[in-house]
Amino acid sequence: MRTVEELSERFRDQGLRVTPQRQAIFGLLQGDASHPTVEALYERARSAMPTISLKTVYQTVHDLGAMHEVGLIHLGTGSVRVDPNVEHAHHHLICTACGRVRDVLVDVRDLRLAARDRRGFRVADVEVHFRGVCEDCAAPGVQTDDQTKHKE
Amino acid sequence: MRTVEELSERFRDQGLRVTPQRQAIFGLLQGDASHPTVEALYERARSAMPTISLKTVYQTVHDLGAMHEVGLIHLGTGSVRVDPNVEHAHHHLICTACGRVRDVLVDVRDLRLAARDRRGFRVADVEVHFRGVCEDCAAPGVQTDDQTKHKE
DNA sequence: GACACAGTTGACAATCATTGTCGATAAACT
DNA sequence: AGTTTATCGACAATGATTGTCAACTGTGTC
Repeated sequence: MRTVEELSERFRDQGLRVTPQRQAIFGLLQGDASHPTVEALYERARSAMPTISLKTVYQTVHDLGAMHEVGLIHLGTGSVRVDPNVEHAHHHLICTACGRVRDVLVDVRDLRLAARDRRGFRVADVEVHFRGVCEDCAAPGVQTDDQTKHKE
Repeated sequence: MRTVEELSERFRDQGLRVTPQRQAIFGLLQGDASHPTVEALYERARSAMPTISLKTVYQTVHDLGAMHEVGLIHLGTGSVRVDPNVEHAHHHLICTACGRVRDVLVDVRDLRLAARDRRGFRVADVEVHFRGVCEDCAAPGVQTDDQTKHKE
């Protein structure tokens, strides 16, 4: 994703103001591969800026999403997750035990639909979800921090 | 999906009782390729059985899901959708304009992950979402019934 | 056929993620 | 410096889904 400075620039260009809270969120998303929920982002933001409101985080994340500077992905985990990786096409591994999400590079070009199946449908985007159990959750006993425990 | 009789059988085998409302729901799902939400199913059920409760529909759908007689899919449309097609592996076309969902047969076997990417992750299931605009929504003017209008 | 108990209903409350409201304050850009 | 936009805080409200509880009904069983 773009740097804090670049994002600030883009916000100004859109007529949006660059506030410390927005910049804080920009900063938190730098190099974050954890696909945090908005709540998780909010918690992290509060460490640095205790008065920031959840509302503000939602709004900023939406703004970023609207300008395609982050992806807002629904993975069936109940809440939207923020994906700062927009420059490289990729897909997701989802651990059904701990809820963690990881990026994977998958070549999707051979996933062409039969014309028979397409029937006039104009495909804009292909999304692949790999569901399963991650290494940590498969290992017996050795439990790591499971941020978003959930069953399915 | 299985017939009403077969499903009734399976319910009894699991120690679950076969009630008229459950059978009504079984019947509604027969050959239903619309991927209805629970609400939509509820509405249809009420036509035939006006006193059925939403709670009952949720419960029955869950029971069916737990025994893998239907799929419960999250497509980022806000609500769970019921997919009666469990015998044939397939994937989904999702119209971002009207929310309709269609099945497509896609060969996913070549979607193998690089061992480097897998890193001990045990993949149990692969899900492919094709997002785009369906024929009806692409056609100008000619609007069909859009059950679940939504923006993204 | 009788019975125990699972299932259903209805009327609500409660949850979770998310969005809206509103008035007051602060601070970013021109 | 002033206009306008963001933020805060404290809530209320939404929509999907689940829980509760008490009363009633009907299913599977003996």
